[in-house]
Amino acid sequence: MNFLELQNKILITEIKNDINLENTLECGQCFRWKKINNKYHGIANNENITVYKKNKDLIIENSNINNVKNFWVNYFDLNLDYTKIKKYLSNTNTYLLQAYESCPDIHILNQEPWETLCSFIISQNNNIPRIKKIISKLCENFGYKLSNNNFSFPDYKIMSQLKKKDLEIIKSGFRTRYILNTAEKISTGEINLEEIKNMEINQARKKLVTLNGVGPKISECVLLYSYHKLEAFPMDIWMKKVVDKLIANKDIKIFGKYAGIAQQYLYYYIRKNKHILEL
DNA sequence: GTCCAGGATCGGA
DNA sequence: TCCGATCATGGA
Repeated sequence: MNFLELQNKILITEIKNDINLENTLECGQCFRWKKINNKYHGIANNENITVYKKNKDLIIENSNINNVKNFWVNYFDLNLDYTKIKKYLSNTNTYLLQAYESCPDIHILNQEPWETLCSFIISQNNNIPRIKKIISKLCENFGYKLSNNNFSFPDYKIMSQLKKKDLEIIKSGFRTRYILNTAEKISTGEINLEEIKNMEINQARKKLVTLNGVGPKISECVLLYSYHKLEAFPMDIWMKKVVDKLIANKDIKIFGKYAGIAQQYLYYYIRKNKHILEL
C-alpha cells in the first residue's frame, strides 16, 4: 500500500485486497454512507470524507494523510487478506460462490462501537429505509455539526442525559427506552465498550446481551461490524431463511472462523436476489 | 388498507 | 424451556 497526497485528496495505491465500495457500504453493515455521483460521503472519527475508486486505487477527500493511515485504512479494512479468506470459504456453499461473483469485494468495516450498537438497536423489527431515517434524525438533532448538513453521531455521554421526550422527534418508537438505557449504562461505566473489544467472543456475547434491548442478533452485529470478530454471525430473518433453505444440514459451523464474512456475502446477495429463496 | 421490517421481551403454557 | 403476543412507526 502506498499513499500519495495531492491537494485535499489522498490516493491509496497498491492495495492488496481490492474493495468494492458499493458492495461494502450498501450490504447492510452501515447506515450513514450516501452515494452522490458515484462517490460516497460519510462521517466517522469526526471527519466528513468523500471516498471513491479510480481503477484499483482508493481516493479519500477531506482527510489528512495521518488520519487516512491510522483511521481510514483500518475502517475500510484494507490490510486483511480477503483473498485467502474467500478461498478458505470457497468449498462450503455453492450460493456463496454466486455471491462472490454477483457482489464482489465486500470488506467488513471497523466501525465505532457506540454508533454500531445504537444503530442496530434502532434496526430491530424495522426496515432499512426507516432505520436510516431515524439514525439521520438522531444525528441532526443531537450530534455535532461538522459542515453544511453533516453531523457526527452523538456520543453516549450526550445521549445519556436525554429524556424519552427529547427523543420523540426521531420516532424510534419502542426502541427509545433501549437506546437511553444503553447510553446510561455505558456512561456510568457499567458496560465498557473498550473492554469488550479485547474479550474472547463468548465472553463479549454474554456482556453485550446484558444490555436492555440487545439480544443475540444485535450482539453479533456489534461483534462483527465494530469489534471485527469475524466468526460472529448475525442471524436475522433473512439469514434464517438462507440457513433454512440454502445451507447443507442448516449448519453454519461449516463457515468456521470466517462465518461473519460468509454471512455478509450471503445476506447482501439474497436481498438483491430474493427469488432464490423461492426455490 | 394490509402486511411486514437486519428483534427483544414478557407472560403463560 | 418454549411459544406467541406485543411493542411504535411507516415503507412497500
